[in-house]
Amino acid sequence: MASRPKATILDIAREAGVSKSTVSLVLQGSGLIRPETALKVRKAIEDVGYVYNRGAANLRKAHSNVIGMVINDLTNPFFAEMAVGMERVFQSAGIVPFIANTAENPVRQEEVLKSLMEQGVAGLIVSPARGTTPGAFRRIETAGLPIVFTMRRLPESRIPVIAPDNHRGAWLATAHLIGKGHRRLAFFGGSSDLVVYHERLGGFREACEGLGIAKRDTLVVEGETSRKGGIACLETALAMAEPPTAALCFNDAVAFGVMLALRKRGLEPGADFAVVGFDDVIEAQHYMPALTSVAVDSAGLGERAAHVMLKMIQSRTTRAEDHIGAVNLVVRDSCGPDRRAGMGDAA
Amino acid sequence: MASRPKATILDIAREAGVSKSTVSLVLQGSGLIRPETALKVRKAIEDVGYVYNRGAANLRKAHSNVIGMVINDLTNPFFAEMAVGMERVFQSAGIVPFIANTAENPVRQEEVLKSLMEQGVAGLIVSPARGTTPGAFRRIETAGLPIVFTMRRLPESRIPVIAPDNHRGAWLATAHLIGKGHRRLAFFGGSSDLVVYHERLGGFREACEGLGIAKRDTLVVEGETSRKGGIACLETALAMAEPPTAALCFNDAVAFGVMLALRKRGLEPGADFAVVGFDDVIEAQHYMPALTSVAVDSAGLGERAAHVMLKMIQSRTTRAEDHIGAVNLVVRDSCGPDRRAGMGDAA
DNA sequence: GCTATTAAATGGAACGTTCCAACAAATCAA
DNA sequence: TTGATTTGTTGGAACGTTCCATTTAATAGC
Repeated sequence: MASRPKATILDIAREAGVSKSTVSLVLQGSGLIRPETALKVRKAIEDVGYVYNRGAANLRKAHSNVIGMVINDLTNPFFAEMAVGMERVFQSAGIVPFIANTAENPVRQEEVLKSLMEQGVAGLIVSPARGTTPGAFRRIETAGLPIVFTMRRLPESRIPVIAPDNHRGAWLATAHLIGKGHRRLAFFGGSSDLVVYHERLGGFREACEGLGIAKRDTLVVEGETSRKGGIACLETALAMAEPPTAALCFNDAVAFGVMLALRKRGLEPGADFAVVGFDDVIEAQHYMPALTSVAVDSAGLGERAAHVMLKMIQSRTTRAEDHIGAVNLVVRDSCGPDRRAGMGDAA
Repeated sequence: MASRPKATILDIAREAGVSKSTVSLVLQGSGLIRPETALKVRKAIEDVGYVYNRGAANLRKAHSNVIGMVINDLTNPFFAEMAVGMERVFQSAGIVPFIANTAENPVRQEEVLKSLMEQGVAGLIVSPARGTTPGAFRRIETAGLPIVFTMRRLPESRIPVIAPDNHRGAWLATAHLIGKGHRRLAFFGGSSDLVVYHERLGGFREACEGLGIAKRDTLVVEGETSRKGGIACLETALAMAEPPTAALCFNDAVAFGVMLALRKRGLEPGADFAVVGFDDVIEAQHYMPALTSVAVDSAGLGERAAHVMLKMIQSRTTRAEDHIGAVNLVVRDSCGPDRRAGMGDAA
């Protein structure tokens, strides 16, 4: 029971009556060893309860078989889905991904990255925390460790990014709302220190402009990217003199918050106020009413990120191309036509 | 750019004009070093872009500062919440938790555990995958590594478990349904290869018996512990000659599925059929109608598990007491009275 | 029978840290 | 002055692997 001194390959060697080199070869599945010898060694390994020491091995070998996955918000189901996609790919490549959560805290992120590097990971897949300073990854870059960003990009970094087509997604969603006859539109949630925010907001603005909505008929309310943030956004919007009749939300969490707040005020999401989300998390289809949302294929993005990482590791490079994932609008029940508008179509 | 040979403490030593031992001392924050020397060394560390090699260090030091967290289903928000609770505790203890997902797959679990051990973790917090064989942890136990189970326990294992009071939770929920006048009750979801299942089902059965519901008026439908499973359970139940009027669900996911299926049949959850969930995930309060559920304080359980682990590591023991977390029923809108029953109270 | 060739196994030198015992220099006690 | 003590610093031996160069044993070619 009491933790006796750990067995090493020398213990195995003694037990099996061979040299440590032979044991090492067996451990690595080398074909140079006679099958009978290998069998004998494997038996000894079992007998002494040996645990391979990867730290010692990495001292000589170039790189390990673990990659780090740093996620800014594990409680967002979106990231969990993405993580699962990555794991599928890595598993079949014999790589074990270790996940660490930063809870959107740059200081925590720093610690986590440091720890992962010290552990000797072969690569890093990161969804950076909000407020990450541009220099946060310099150290890792100069160490020559492959990194890829997912979902979020940093202002002036040349690290490859795997992300959905935020601009187009927002454009599609906005066009859908305008097509339903809405003429006073809002963009809810998110904050301007995120690059993604500007991408999505950009799509929203471009659609409005291109489809004849005047800038004074659009409303932008920043807020937390959570249910709570959504609730706050709606309150702010409805307090205006001429409130909007529809909103594109930064993500589904915000959209859920908005729908909640509508209900609390006795308004019916969809009928009285149109809501579109972004991400299309699984919950979206199960809400009442089911949420219209921009599907980004989170698991697919995760897989893509994993593939890019594998390729970077194999080719020992630290560069790769960005990958912008296709999006598509999934129309459900959360946005009906503008009831206050005349029945005639566009202006 | 190209990954130049990694800097070691010897490089630092050369750069700073001291010995490697001095550098090592500085890295460990020893007070034995003259402040000016320490400063000089720290500057050199910065200059050469040094990354500490924990693998090499662990070769001499007894144990590392990382613990592994093995979770059976990362996409269940419940586990994400629990993980966040653990992280809070570990962070303040200077320990970095690495999370790995097994996706309810015992083979994957084996791989993940192996990898974590090879990495030299100081301890393991595990929520075992369904179908884990009793011997799966023997190796780890004989290695003298502290393990804690969360949420689930293995049939004949003496590994400490941190879990909610499943029996009492189920009892409370069932009593609530009976108090509302329901006389034909169902237990939905889960499967009998989980110990938790028997605990919860046991609470349900005991409440029924104790409060005068005949066994023939109860219905137990096993099923997946997901929305899909919940849908299937309800279909099965409503196909019976005398269907139940209320159900306790194995967890919230199942409950959401049941509510969904009710709606699809034009029945209103709460009014036409009472539903209680288990776990009280965040979504529960946001559903329509808001779900009555047994709150288990997931983050609290996570914190507790982390504390137990810390204590085990400190006292270098592999034993600890189980911890059964308090539960309480959160009554919301998903279970009204039995409309088919007479107005008179209990039999 | 002898040398080449192949197959199987091995010793020893790394790898980057920690930690102990030892040392040098300065301060103190006598 | 000598010896003891304190303060800062240092070399060297581990730690558990991998991998190269080498040895030994067995087989083939002539």
